[in-house]
Amino acid sequence: MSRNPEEPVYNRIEEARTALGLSRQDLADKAGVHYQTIGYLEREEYSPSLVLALRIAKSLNQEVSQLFSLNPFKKGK
Amino acid sequence: MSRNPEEPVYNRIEEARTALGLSRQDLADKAGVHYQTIGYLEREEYSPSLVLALRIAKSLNQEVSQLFSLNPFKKGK
DNA sequence: ATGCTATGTAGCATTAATGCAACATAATGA
DNA sequence: TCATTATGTTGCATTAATGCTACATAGCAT
Repeated sequence: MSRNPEEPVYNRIEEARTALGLSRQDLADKAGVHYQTIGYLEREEYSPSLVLALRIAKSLNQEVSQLFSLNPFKKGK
Repeated sequence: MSRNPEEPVYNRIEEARTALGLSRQDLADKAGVHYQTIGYLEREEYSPSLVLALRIAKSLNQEVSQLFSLNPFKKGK
């Protein structure tokens, strides 16, 4: 969280986004955020708010737990 | 999100917490946050970061989607 | 060559999330 | 009665998340 910056959140946004053939701008539009915010998240420069995570999950037709995790994702799905 | 304050997140933290017989302090300890932060969340005065949501879900043995939603929860489960 | 799209980087401003302290109240139990 | 526990309320300080602007690069199509 904000007060525990050494606690990252891993995500599969880019994987899920490209699987749907969406650009960052496309996803940003769907989620209602700036396109660069998607970039920051994909590069894991910071972790999203819960609201944004829920919106992104919805935009990508995924469960939050499928897209975001406190532990690194295993390779290849 | 931060930039969309008119977009609340609904949650069932209190419901799930009391079902486990935990006080707010207990849950706060498990999730590693201040006990008043749990209070703010239960009263839906603000929505948590994704990291905190994931930690709370883990502490309560629930899926994020079972605890948090962009839409109001129906009554009784 | 020119333009367009997608992406990365950097910087700045704003605001929400969180920590923390102090105080109040109600319930419970010794 | 007194102490403890759980909860609510207010206020203040800090920082991360987000928006936004500008610029750079690479690829692709015309």
